[in-house]
Amino acid sequence: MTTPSRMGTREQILDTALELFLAQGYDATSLRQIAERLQLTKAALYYHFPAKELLLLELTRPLLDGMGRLVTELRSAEDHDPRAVLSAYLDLFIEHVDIVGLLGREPATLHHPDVGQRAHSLAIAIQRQLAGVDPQPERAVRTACALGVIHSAAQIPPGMLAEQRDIILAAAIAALGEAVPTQSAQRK
Amino acid sequence: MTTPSRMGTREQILDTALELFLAQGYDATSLRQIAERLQLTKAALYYHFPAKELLLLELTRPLLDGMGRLVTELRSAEDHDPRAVLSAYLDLFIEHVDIVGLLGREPATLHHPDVGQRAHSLAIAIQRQLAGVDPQPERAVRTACALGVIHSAAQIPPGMLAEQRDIILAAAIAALGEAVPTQSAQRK
DNA sequence: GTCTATAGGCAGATAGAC
DNA sequence: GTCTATCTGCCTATAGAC
Repeated sequence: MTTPSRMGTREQILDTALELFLAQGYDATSLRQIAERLQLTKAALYYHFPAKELLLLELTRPLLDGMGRLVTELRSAEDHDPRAVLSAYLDLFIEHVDIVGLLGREPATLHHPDVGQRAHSLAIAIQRQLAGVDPQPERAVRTACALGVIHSAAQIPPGMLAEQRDIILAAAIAALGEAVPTQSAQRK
Repeated sequence: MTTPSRMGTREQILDTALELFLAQGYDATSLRQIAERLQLTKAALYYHFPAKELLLLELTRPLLDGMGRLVTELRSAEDHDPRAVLSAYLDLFIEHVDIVGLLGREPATLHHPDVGQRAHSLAIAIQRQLAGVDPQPERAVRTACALGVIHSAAQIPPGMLAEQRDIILAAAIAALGEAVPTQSAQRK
């Protein structure tokens, strides 16, 4: 058994749903498959989640809430040190790697107003905090590149993520480029 | 009309199929939708492509062939300058941005042996050329980061890609890190 | 809370006329 | 080359018994 039955049924469902969504995609995964893995019936699933869509909403909420909090914090803070922003974003990203993978890969996900649309506007907000308002084209591109570095963390085996975090952050900052003026000896 | 009827029917089909796959995903796109857009019937589609899967094969072939050529070239060449490899990969990537987006986002695509599996082994081969055999963990991670920068090109509006190419390449090289020993005054 | 049974729809695919 | 008509199957979802 991949999922021992010591978790609540609801959590088990979310767990294997995520697993299957990541492996096959949202559309390609049927409720029957999820039910079979858990030795439940489709109807039992519907008891916990009245619609397939709700699985997506529940799965993505923690990440989206995290992004929302990050944006709020960034807005209230005066300082806009790009490195701090990248660092916070990277940590959030690492915390929810699997969900990020789901969001990034699933077009179905991306078009749902409560998920994809929200994710998109949050991502834009973070990008703005990084690039500043009305940035030069080069600055905008390099910002996108830095975020690309962070997103590449999804390719790295989850087990190694924690120990490689600082390297990824360094690479992201390097991709951002010359924006780093002075304090090169800053540690942690 | 998005697709004027001056292309061959087959090309029109591939064209709108790609458009819809990118917008909604492969699974979520039905043959009926594709047929309706072109004012054809499902059966007409089946005349040109005897299976839905074949649309995927045809769409991804140009990119995969390009990657295959790149790997062959890299293998036969003695020099392994990371910047040259990144540059070649970036150009290939830009040439086929849309297909890369499809490949990257579609889990359905990724599991087809003639597509996803081939793409995966080709990507690994390129990564090996960049990182070298049996690289240090840091080197491996930074290589992944540099490729992440290139992949982030998919986020940039296609119209601006050509003029921003050099910036993206510079960011990728920066993400790779210290591998660049001396010439720091290189411009353009 | 979990089940059986079933509705109802739309998918991919085929046969054969024109 | 493109059509009409049709088959078959699986999907999401519901109603109601236990």
